[in-house]
Amino acid sequence: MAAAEPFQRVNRESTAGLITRQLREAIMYGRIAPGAQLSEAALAAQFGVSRGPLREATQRLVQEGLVRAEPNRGLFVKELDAAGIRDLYAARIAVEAAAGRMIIRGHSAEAVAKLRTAYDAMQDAAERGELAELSDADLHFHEVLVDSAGSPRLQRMHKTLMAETRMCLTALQGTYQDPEDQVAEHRRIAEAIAAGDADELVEAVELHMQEALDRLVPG
Amino acid sequence: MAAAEPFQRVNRESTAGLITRQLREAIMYGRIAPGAQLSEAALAAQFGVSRGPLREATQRLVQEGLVRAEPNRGLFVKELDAAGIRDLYAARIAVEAAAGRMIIRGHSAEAVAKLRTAYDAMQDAAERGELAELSDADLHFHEVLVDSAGSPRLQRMHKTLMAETRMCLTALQGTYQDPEDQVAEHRRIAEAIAAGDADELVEAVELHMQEALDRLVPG
DNA sequence: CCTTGCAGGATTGTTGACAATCTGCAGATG
DNA sequence: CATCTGCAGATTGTCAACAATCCTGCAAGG
Repeated sequence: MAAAEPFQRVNRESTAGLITRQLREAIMYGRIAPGAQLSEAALAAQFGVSRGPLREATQRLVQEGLVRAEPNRGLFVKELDAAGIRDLYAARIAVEAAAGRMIIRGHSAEAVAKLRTAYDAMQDAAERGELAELSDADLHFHEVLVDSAGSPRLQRMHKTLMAETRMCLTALQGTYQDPEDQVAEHRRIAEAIAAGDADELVEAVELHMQEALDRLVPG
Repeated sequence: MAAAEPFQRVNRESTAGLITRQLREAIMYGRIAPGAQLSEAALAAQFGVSRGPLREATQRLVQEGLVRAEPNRGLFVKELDAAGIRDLYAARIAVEAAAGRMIIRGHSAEAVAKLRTAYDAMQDAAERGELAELSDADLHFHEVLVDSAGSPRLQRMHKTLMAETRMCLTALQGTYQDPEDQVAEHRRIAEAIAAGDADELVEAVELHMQEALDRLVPG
């Protein structure tokens, strides 16, 4: 037997998995408009597969909540109204605050380092005025936050929430007045974790989400 | 047109939906053993449907995390090891604590009343020594807690978590030394919400989950 | 004794066709 | 002219058969 593992397991993703990922991305980045109908036949033709695997892919998206299925009517890309967005961010507060608490409990220096790297990347993008890059770095920060908690279930929940978040963000790229504020909010979260201050963490997360909400929904 | 609506909308749930529900229940209550393989052909025959809808149903369960799919191998009921159970309860803390906080913020008297009703039902079952009923009332309490928060996303997450919790509980029915303790823990959660004390709430939820964990995983 | 190659059997993955259902429009009817 | 009825078109829901893949056991060779 080889001591190390020089070869990684051959990863043949299922057809449905591939399609799911492509569709999810298309929805996330707004290439398919919210409210648009997804025709199984048309999509199957585009992907060059039969309706079976395609159906499997769409069903996954339905359960993720990105697509709404009306029986015998069709599939529609979900639209987010104000209430939906508020709920989305409430759920993100729940998941991300919990992730932060778990990191604090674990006293993981590695996690703190990763978070600092993540907001350094944001800072860098902000200073260079690369708003698209900053937006990606922003999402990446939150991904790192939840991944570092090491909870598969929180991760899975968060993945779905981030897809929806990306949907919102597409409509709203760069509405921060000052990119520095954006970076600062994330730094506060990371440093609260570094300091092991759970209360401060929760407050920082809630403030961050509230800021985002205020930009997204006027009311 | 009729002024009132004497007929309720005919609810034709999709075949896949029906099968999903039945399978989920079978897994939740341990009628299908953890680790057991699910044969598509055999199940399709049992349900009297073709493999198409059945496949759709199993895929949903896969995404819920109750079933694990190995490509070209088959479907297996997920087994929960100690780490999995710990993660499950960590996720429940995240969701339920967040739900409680949301209720506190909303100052909903109705939610508090419902929670009190829920633990009264537990108390009742406990006094009569009906352990199975007590277990159901226990789960119901947590369901009420999250439903009262009025967050569709938290609700969806929680539903999955509760299915897994039920799986654990099947193996562990009635390991509370004193049913009164079980009731008391829930009462503490409800009253923390009633009092609007977020910190006390979080502590109560964490303690409750820790108690459950201690019973489930010896380590 | 251990490794390698090969059928056998079983399971999943995929496909194209068929049936059921819904929507919208044209035409009939009062 | 307004309203209802029936038909056409399109879409999803379902099915049974085919193809590809994987595991198991056994035998041959080093």
